[in-house]
Formats: sequence, structure tokens, C-alpha cells
Amino acid sequence: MAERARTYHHGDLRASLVEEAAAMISEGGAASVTMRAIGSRLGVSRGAPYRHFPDKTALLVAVAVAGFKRLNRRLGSGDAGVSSSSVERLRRMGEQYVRFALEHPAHYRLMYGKEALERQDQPELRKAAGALLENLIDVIRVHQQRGEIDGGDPRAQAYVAWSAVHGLASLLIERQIDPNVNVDDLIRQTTQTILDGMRDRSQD
Amino acid sequence: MAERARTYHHGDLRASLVEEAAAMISEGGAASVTMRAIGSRLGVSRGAPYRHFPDKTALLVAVAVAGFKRLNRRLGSGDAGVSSSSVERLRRMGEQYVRFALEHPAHYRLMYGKEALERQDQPELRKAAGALLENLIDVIRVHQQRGEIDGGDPRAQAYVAWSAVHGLASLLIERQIDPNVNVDDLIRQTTQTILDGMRDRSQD
DNA sequence: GTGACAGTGTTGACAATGTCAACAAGAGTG
DNA sequence: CACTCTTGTTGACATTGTCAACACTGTCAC
Repeated sequence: MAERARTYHHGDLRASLVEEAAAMISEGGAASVTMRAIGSRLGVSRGAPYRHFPDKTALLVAVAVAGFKRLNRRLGSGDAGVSSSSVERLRRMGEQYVRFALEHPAHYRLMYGKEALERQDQPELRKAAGALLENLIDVIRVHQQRGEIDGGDPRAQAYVAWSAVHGLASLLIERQIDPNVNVDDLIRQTTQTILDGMRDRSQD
Repeated sequence: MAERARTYHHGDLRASLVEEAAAMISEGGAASVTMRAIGSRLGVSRGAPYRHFPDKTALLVAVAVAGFKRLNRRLGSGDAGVSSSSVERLRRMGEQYVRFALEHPAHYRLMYGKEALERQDQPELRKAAGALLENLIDVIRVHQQRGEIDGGDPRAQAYVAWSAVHGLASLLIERQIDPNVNVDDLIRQTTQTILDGMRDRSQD
């Protein structure tokens, strides 16, 4: 019945902590994650997590990093299928980005909310988010080479596109957007507007 | 020496609480605001705030609402000066929006961070944010009538524009953007891209 | 004026929480 | 088996939000 190589009391507590914390965040928001509760759910005491993370912040950072990796994987997955012409690839990335946020709102909030993680800059987190940016830049470069979008600094364009989808995701999550509005349409219009704006540098 | 009509012990504690909480947020982030600390700074006890706000969340909501009003005022203030042609007005709004966030990062975070305020939906907060949206819609309508931007649903366009500036502000505040990037340029490029995208519906 | 009354502020207490120090138990090594 | 490192447990403490009981202050009818 041993799950894996349960080398010790719990087996692989560190990974379990991250996993369980993510689950708790999805269920009851980041505020519901307490060291005692998470220990209890895993059958260990409140002090056990401190053998794997120096403090609660470190644990939450690990959860946030895992979220970025998951998001990154998802954005990259649409790669194989549609390499059609037009900027379909970029649009799909934007759409998947927002969908991820809507499916995991509390987790997404944690990923960007330095508020909960406020302290030093977390290099791991920065790195995970940086990987996302690099992927976006790569895709933008491809589209540039195809002449589908304007040929400016791809990094700056990536920031603009990221801002748009992150902003939309954030506003949706925080319920700042009228629930009567069709979300799919809004996502589509947002990505379309950005893409149009990145193409139309005709008279500037 | 009496400041105002100090009708009672403190005079106008409710307003002072909101003001002081905002100051503390600017100084040390939202986490530094504790009922005890804020009371201490105002020379009252830890229990005093509970005569004016049912709990800490309610106080923070009041602070957030004040932030929205302040932001709204700032966005509207550029109104008189430049009513020049082109979409300069909208661009300036976007720029002022992001600047406000950069100048008051912790306050801005609180305004959008339901995390700290998580509980019921806060109607006051929603209302304050709604006023911001309505102003934006109005400006968009003006530009539409001038034929400067596309004639779609102004509400949807407002959401797109709001998403872009909010996303940019958020990424900047959370230090997700390379500090070597010129912020002014990035703000300008973001607003420009959105405006271009709202104009170019030629081949769609 | 004076006494009731409501508004405002204070204090004691409590539960929840993050965290640390001291202790203990499993796991690997000689 | 003895030793030691890793991992987990427990007791304790400070901080914090919050409530209940109490106290002070101004107001107002009489």
C-alpha cells in the first residue's frame, strides 16, 4: 500500500505540502491555508512543515512557482496543433492564459499577489514568471518574421500583450466586470484588439 | 488649537482612521495595518475603531473606496486642458492611471486585491470602481463620435482598455517587468497599441 | 440644574496563528 | 549495536482580531 518510496515517516512531505496547499487554496482561498490546517490534512503536526520550508511564505512561494509552471505548460501545449497562418497562435495563448486564471482564481492571485508573499524579492518566483515571458517573446518573434505583426522590440510587445491578458484575468477574477458580459467575447475582443494594435503601425 | 469641531474625545475618529490607515499602507504595506497600531498612532485604544467599523475589513474597504475616488478625480482632472484632436485624451487617462498605481502601489493593490477584503462582495467598492468604468465609457463615446476609434460597444472597449492599463500597472507594481525597461516608453506603447487596435477594424 | 440616555472610548479576555526551542523517533553507517 | 543526521512532535510565546463589560462625555427633556 506504500504509495511511493516512503523513505520516512511521511514519505515525501515536501511535495505533499505544496500539493495540498494548492488544493486548499483552490478550495478556500489563500487565507484558508494555515500551517496547522495543512499539517492536519496531511496527518502531521503543525511543526512538520518547518523542516521543509523556513516559513509559511516560502511554502506559498513554492505553490506560486508550481502555478507558473503549470500555466506555462498549458500555454505551450497548444503549440503542436495549430500552427496555422495568421496570428492564431498568439490569440490562443491569450485565451488559454485567461482561462487558466478563471479556472484557478485563488492560485492565480497568489502567483501575482506579492501582498501575501511580501518580503524579499523571491528569485524563484521571478524566474518562473520570466520563463513565461520568454516563451511569449519567442512566439512574438515568429509572428514578426512572418510579417504578421509589427517589427518593434519583441520584449516590449510581449509586455503589452501580457499586460492585456493579465489585466483582463485580474479584473474578471476580482469581479470588476459586469457578469452579464459574455466572457468569451470579451477575451476574444481583447486579444484581437492587441493583435490589431501590434499590426497597425502604418501611420505612426 | 482645536483643529475642528472636536465634538468628543477624538473629534472625527472615523475620518482619521481612514486617513491614517491609508498612510500606514503607503509606508509599510497593507500588512502593517493592525487595529492596535492604527489606534496607537491616533492616540486611541485598540477597541476604538470598532465604534466606527464593524471589523478590519470594513475599514480597509473604506480605504480602498477612498483610493478609487482619488484615482477617479485624477483621471478626470486632465479633462479641461487638452481637448485636442486625436485620441490624446484617452492616452492621457491611461498614462495617469498607471502613474497613480506607481505612486501608490500598496494602496492600488488594496483597491483591487479582494484577497485582503475577501468576504462578501463589497457593494461600495464595486460602486467606486463602477464610477471609474463609467467615466472611461463616456470618454470612449466621445472619441467614437469623433470617428477616432471604432464604433463597437463602448462598454466592451472600455473593459479592454481598462484591462491593458490595469495589467500594466499590476505587472509594474509586482516587479514583473525588467527594471531596465523605460517605464514611460512602455506606458506609451501600451496605450498606443490599444488605441491603434481600437481604430483598426478595417479587415475584420 | 439634573438625571436619563446614546455615542464613544477603554480594558480584560479569548481564540487563532506563525514560529521557535527542546525533545524524540526513524534511517543510514561504521 | 552505537552514532548521527534527518524528520516529526510538543510546549510555549508573541501578535492579532474581536467581543463583552465597563466608563466617560455630551445632549436633552424636565
